[in-house]
Amino acid sequence: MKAEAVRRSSQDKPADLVRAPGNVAHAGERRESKADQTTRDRRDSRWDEHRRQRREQLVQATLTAVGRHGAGVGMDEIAAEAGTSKTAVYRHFTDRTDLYVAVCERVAQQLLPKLRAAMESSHHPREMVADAINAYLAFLEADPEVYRFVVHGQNGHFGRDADPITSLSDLVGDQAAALMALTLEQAGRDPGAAGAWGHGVVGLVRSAADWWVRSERPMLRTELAAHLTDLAWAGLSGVVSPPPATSPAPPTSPAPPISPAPPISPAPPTSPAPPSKEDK
Amino acid sequence: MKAEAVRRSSQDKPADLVRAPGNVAHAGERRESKADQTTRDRRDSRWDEHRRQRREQLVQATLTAVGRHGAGVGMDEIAAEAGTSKTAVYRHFTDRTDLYVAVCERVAQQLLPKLRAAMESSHHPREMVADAINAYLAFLEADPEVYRFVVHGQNGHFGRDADPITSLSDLVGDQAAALMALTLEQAGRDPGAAGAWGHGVVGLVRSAADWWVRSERPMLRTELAAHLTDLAWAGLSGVVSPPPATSPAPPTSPAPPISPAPPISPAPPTSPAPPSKEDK
DNA sequence: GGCCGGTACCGACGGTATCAGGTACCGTCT
DNA sequence: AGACGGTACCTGATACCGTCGGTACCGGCC
Repeated sequence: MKAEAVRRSSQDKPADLVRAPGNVAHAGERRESKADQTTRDRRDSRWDEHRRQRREQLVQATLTAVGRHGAGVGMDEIAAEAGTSKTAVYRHFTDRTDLYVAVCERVAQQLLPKLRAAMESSHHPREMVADAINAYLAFLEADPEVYRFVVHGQNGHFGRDADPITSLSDLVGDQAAALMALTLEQAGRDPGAAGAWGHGVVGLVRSAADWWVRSERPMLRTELAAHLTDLAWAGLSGVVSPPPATSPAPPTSPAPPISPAPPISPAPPTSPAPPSKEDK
Repeated sequence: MKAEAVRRSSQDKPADLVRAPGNVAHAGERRESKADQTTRDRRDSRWDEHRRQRREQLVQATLTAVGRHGAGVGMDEIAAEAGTSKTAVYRHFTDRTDLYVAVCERVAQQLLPKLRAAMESSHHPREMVADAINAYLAFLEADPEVYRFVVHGQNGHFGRDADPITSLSDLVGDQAAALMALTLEQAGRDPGAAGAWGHGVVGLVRSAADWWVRSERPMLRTELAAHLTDLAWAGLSGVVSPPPATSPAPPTSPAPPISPAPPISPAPPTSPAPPSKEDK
């Protein structure tokens, strides 16, 4: 693996992630001899602080660039925003994904404390959930472009094998899961569900928020937050529990309670040969 | 949006005629793009069926290609899979996104009936939720690559303005929302939350499923389904309700499983510690 | 020699242009 | 009526462009 700039992304994945067309075949030719910092002398370590700062600054520039050019920024634009050129960026980040991950971490560092603070503002668990949801939505509204970059990053050129992408949602989900595990444990219950629950709740809020934005905010943010809190807190049981009367869901074969667009191309291949017998 | 503006875009005929008013505003759905539809004769309409078939076939080829090359297929590979070349594909789909949407619709046509069938297999609402979740997970496991293509499609090069991408998640979410609205209405309650709830629940399952796959399936699918059902049905209230003892989530004292960085500002110039490295 | 940074470039990929055919429909001329 | 040319679509293929992520190679600083 590369020598120095890596340190972050590729260290936990043993296998180098190759892409479909083998273009980056030169794996080990770079001097790996000193890869281990056992050999590090002052000549090298002297730069540590500078490197850290530079990375940080580049992350900051990325955020700015996202604000200026939208969530689809290019590396050139990011570099330009940082007052330098792509090469410099690539010296500090192995690839776009690496940068992306760093940005996510940075944003998470801002967001998570807010979430935590919001939750600490109350002692009633339900209020805590409500506050956290509200904080999330506030973050979205504060800078939609950054939000899109960070949660809908079309990063990670995935090829067939798992994608090691660490998006913001993952990070937040991990937090939620950890918190949930802790809570469950404290309660003496099996924390096995913590992972699923944590990521599930985060996904709940995320998807609903995305939908909300996509459909041009059909309701007030506070309303959305309230609805989501209801759902996250009480679950779907609330949909049908109050009125035990009618059977709640499509009993047998109701007209599909669908949005107005099922008829896209329903017709299975049953048709007379059109013009030419087959298609040439 | 593009949906149907097929091939008619840049075609200029000499000796042309009343190009009528340019109302390219994509009315409802089905084909209308033909601006001068007044002139539509059999020479044109005769191909309609063929066009429909061809689109369908290309969608099918895309699915196959995704299976063969992974979720990151290129247009060339798709075309090759269909036994033709890119140009032919672009004759029927305005761009990659158009194809993507069509694929999503196709998959949704397979998935939604399954979901509906699963839900109809029981009368107890909670079981219905459980079955739907299970069906979703089954779909994921049946063909992970297609799943990834369809829910994590890095399609739609969005630029600053809204992207009308219709991913599979959206479609399923719409269904869920519609169903929920119907249920709420039947119960005489305000269906305002339906949208948020429908998309929220779908997002819940999706995110949890993604996490599950990403972390290499740390539990049985049935277990995951059970956990998700618990969460979706009863919500988070179940996490803390049983034991009324300690306040449930004090993120303060115990080493929060958090990334160790409270400082958000750019460069805390102190610690020589290289970038924090949590666990990941 | 370590590191930094820049220019110029590669290669992949989405998408287009332009070629060279092929076939059913239409209006018209005979 | 039938023949005929034009029309309105199809099909395939090759070659190409623009963009963008990523790299080779160079010079300069310690």
